[in-house]
Amino acid sequence: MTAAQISSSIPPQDRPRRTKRDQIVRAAVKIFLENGYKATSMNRVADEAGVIKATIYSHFKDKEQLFAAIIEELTIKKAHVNFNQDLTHLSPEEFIEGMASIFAILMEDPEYHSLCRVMAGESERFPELAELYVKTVIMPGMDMAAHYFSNHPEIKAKDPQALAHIVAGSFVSLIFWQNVLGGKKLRVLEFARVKTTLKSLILAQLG
Amino acid sequence: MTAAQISSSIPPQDRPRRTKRDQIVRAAVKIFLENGYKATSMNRVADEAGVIKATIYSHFKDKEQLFAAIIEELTIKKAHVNFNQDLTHLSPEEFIEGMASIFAILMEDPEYHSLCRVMAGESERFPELAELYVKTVIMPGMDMAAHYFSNHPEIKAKDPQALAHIVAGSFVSLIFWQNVLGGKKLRVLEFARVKTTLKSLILAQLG
DNA sequence: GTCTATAAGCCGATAGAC
DNA sequence: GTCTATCGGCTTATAGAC
Repeated sequence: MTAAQISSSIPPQDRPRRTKRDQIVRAAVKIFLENGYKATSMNRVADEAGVIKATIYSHFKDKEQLFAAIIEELTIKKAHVNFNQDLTHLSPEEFIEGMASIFAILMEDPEYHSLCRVMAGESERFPELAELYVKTVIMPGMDMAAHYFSNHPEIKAKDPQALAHIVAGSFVSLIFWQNVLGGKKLRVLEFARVKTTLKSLILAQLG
Repeated sequence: MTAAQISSSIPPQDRPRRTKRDQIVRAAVKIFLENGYKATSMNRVADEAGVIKATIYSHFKDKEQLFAAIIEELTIKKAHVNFNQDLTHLSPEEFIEGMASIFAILMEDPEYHSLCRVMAGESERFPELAELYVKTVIMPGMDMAAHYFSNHPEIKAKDPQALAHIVAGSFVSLIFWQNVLGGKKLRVLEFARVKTTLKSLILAQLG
């Protein structure tokens, strides 16, 4: 039965909008992000996707390859959030605001929080995925910020890379303990307070 | 066969030094930290501990309880690293050095890196363990630093909590992307560079 | 407490029909 | 590509002997 036939035989609101491969990918994203690698079963993915298990194996060699495909896709998607902004022409204050706005999006993105959990949890079993994350998300982000600090001598940054890490790391670690570990249930530390404090530290360096 | 009998029947260098319960705990720490919750099998723990599986179930109700016991023990152990130091009487520069020396230990502690991986990876399945970590490691550390900044008005910290987060978060996020995710294979960012840059940011606030 | 043996079920993956 | 049916292996957990 073709996709077109399926589409015409079921109610429109439940009609799959894409190919079976996409149904599998969407389901796998959901289940792997919720449960991690080992606790995800191919049966569960198949159920969620509305296909039979053998169909998954006709599109993906094995469970590892499916997992890698999912995580790679998500990593690259999250990297694009960072790169759709060019901040080099901004004033120091605007630059910190721009950096903050990127991380503010991630702070409110449960999919990103799940990705962090899985990325950390599986970084020994799948070191090549952790490397991809470092290469496509962390390093370009840090390079962008370090480049900004290098080209703005009024911020007397002796070590632009280290300063870039401190700015990004302050935001990332906030997301981590507040949202990834769920610490905001115990104590809230508002994003804006970190941003404001960071801004005053950096702007105090100005000539 | 009693523990004493075992001790006298095997070579001294391989002689178990503690009770079977301790053998199980030691083995479980190793295997759970290496593989996470779901990928750890009770058979594997039993083999590593040198006991039979039923022995584990005579000491621990089930796999979840064993895992929780292991992670709780490790969390409390890591918290003690932080609390064996009192930094309140130090100068601002000495204080940053003191904070840095705590995180420098964790930066070189593979067991801590594994705990981070498991803690993040299992924080949805075992939210109570993540809460324990936040409560016993993160919050006391932040409170200690915030208390210092509050009591040292020469550091013009309008928001001591946020500043405490930035200092600790800069170190933690460094450990995370360099050692937990393995990013140092791709690019090294030395601990000392972050410490020095952080110090210059904070000390610039003085007087 | 510790052992042998095994229950009962789910796992990833595939063979073969269509 | 998609389905039915199933294989062999590994899982957590326990019953019963000692």
